[in-house]
Amino acid sequence: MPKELFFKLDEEKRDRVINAAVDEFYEYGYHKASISRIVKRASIAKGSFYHYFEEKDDLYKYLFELGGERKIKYIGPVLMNIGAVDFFTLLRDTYLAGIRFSISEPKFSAIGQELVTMTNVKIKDEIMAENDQKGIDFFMNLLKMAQVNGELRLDLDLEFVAKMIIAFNMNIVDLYLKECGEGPIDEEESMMKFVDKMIDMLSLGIKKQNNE
Amino acid sequence: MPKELFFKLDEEKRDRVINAAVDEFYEYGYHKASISRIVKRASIAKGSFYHYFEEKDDLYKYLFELGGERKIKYIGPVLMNIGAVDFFTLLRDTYLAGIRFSISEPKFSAIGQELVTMTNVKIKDEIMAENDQKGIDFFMNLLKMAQVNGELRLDLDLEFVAKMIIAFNMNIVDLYLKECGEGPIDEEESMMKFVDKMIDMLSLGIKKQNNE
Amino acid sequence: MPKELFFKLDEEKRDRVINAAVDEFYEYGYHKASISRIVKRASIAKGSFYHYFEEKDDLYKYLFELGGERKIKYIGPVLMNIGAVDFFTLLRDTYLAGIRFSISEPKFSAIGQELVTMTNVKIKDEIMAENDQKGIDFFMNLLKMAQVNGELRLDLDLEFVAKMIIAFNMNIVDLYLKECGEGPIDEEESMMKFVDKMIDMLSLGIKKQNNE
Amino acid sequence: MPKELFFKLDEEKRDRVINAAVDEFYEYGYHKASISRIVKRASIAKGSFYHYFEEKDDLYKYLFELGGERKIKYIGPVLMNIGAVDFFTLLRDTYLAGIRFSISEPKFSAIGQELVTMTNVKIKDEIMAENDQKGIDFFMNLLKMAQVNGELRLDLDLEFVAKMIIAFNMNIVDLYLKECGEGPIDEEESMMKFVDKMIDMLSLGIKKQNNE
DNA sequence: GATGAATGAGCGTTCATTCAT
DNA sequence: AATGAATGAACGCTCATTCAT
Repeated sequence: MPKELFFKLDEEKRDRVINAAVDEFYEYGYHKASISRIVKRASIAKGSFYHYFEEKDDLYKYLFELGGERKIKYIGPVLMNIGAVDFFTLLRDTYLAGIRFSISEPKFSAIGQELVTMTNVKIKDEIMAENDQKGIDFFMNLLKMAQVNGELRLDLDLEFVAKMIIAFNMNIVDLYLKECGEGPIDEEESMMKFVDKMIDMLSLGIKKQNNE
Repeated sequence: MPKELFFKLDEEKRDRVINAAVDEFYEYGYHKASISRIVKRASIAKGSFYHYFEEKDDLYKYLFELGGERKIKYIGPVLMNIGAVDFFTLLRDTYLAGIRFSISEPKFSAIGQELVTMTNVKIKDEIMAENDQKGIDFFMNLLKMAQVNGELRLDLDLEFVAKMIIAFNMNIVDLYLKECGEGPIDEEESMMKFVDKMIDMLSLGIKKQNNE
Repeated sequence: MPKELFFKLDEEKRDRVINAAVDEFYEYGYHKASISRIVKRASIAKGSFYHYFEEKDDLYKYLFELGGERKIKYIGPVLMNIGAVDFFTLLRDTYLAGIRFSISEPKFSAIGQELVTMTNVKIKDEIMAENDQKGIDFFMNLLKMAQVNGELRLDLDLEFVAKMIIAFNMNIVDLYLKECGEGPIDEEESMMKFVDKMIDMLSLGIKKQNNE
Repeated sequence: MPKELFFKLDEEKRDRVINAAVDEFYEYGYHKASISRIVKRASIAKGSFYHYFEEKDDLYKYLFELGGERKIKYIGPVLMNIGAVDFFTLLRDTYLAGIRFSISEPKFSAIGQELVTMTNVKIKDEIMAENDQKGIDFFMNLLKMAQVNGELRLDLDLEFVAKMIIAFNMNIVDLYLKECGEGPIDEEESMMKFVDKMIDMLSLGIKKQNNE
């Protein structure tokens, strides 16, 4: 966590630092991101940086947290509907929210992605320790509820499915962004089509059923 | 690509270089891997390295290619069965082959995973440019054939499904290895159960059907 | 010397600063002691520090002076006996007092020791300039008196002996503390034995005399 | 220890590095000595330094060792006389050799002195661990022999005396150099007078004997 | 063709000191 | 008088790459 001082900074400066850091980590990745460049980008003194943060990792963890907070702005409202809408609608809205977050905060999103896929790095375990399990537990609960409501097959390994749903969430964001690399990125309609295909596949499978 | 000279090396030396590089990239990741350590591991001179390879990235790309070749040793045989077995069996065997590759070549596998998830790194685009499309095309063909054979729903966006299948392949390897972090890694049986759950989900979906 | 303001501080705060400084210089030594840590330890503002002291060295010199004052509390009473007890008893008590000071004020003692042994440091000469000669003069006077009283050989170079006595004082403290590193540090008895060996050596020498 | 490469350097360059380091450590002391300045003084690249030495401490330890070797050139010949001359002559010659070393290698001498008196520094213990005890053992053996030969009092605590002799050695060097700060430094005669006073004090003590 | 010493820019971090509030 | 944020030079150290032998 940043030191107290960082939060006492006037917002303009704090934002300058955050933006500089986000840009840098986005552009260079965790390993090659450089404090020197960050302070230059933010127009603060090198020494100041170390008044705000314990060390490089401290900043990185903070960005991750910030990213989480921003993501919640997108996903939180969806979760308010738990119980009010059916499971697949909820899942669809969650996926949609994820994509929307990634579109409007592409740098935070990319930084998060990198972390998820980093290997052999101390900081990953430090950050992931709790966060990982949380997500799995959340979706397992959701799945269990849906099962009880008769929305899901009863012969599922819920933990497995939960993990897959999370993994798919990443895939879908990833793929959608790639897709859009070739076109306009903010079409609500295309986004929905995309997610619907995913939900359709996940809910019904791709196998031709006898009764079709 | 390595320079000509590299391929003129006697095999033992070439292998030493490759193994050293694989170990280094596996252990430190793309960004932190160090040429100095690689040449030390390989017991060659620093200068020699630059006779064999243009630069660090050159080596990295070569490793990726090598990894691909080794993976084909596992997946290739499965593909011989195209036409002889049904689609889902084929898919299942492909996934199984992927896991087996990752278990017996964990370092190549990890290096590949890292690349896939790297962001904003020049080298990624250079490598991915062609390779990506190849895989997509391959699975699209497979899917088309399965559709024709009446194994798959007709209302699928095959390109989308192909991309998902590829993404799921990565997920499944990843998850299986994580799972096995907690247990023995080479149980054929557990591997199959794992993959079957995936195939089941992908083929039938998770939604409760009326006729259940 | 500290600035006026420092002495106008209420005692509690002044002590906090002093203790913080003593702790810091003891722990890190002159070169590595950090103002930042000192002000943190003392819970004062960095700016305040520079209101109290000209600079780092200023504080250091002051600590040295303080240490001298505290040492006098131990040695002063001994010197009251000048004329009342014989020279070697006086010397013995001086040495004992030195050890006692070092035991009860180990940090001041260590800081002083470090200074004595510092080389090529501007501050050392600044501090030592006057203090050194004072001690030499004092012991020369003592020695002269003892000579007059027939306690000492007449063929001694008193300045040389005075310097040696001072040097030995440091040695003895140093050695005693090292010795005690291996045992309890506060045994009056062992301390006396230790000093007596020193006095014995200094007074009679180690050479076998004919009349033994 | 320096890396192999350092010893393969042509002598001129190696000497440049050693001299630069000696000058730097002499001038700034262990803590403030700077690699940047050393490489500048030696006109080598920063990177080269780290090809020659593991780290700063590595260089420092090496200098200490070098100093030891040079000192042996002075003290070694004296020790050849063990058994051939009486104890006090031997001791006198040892002290003289120590002074001569310090006069002709004042920087090495000063660096060694600093180490002896450093506190709370990891490197000290690393270097001192063995060296300390060696010296004590050496003098204890010498003392024991002298006792057997009837040269020394029999009621001495030999370990204590050995430690004192070593401590005195440092004092004497220190004091002589200070003394000479005020005059020419290389007068053989004055040096001998100085040491003789020390030996006289140590052998006979300063107390007036009855038979005088 | 092989070698490995040399390079120097760049890294993350610490520090004593200044100065606006 | 007190504050503590800001500064930026300097630190020890690493690195990919070059090039003379």
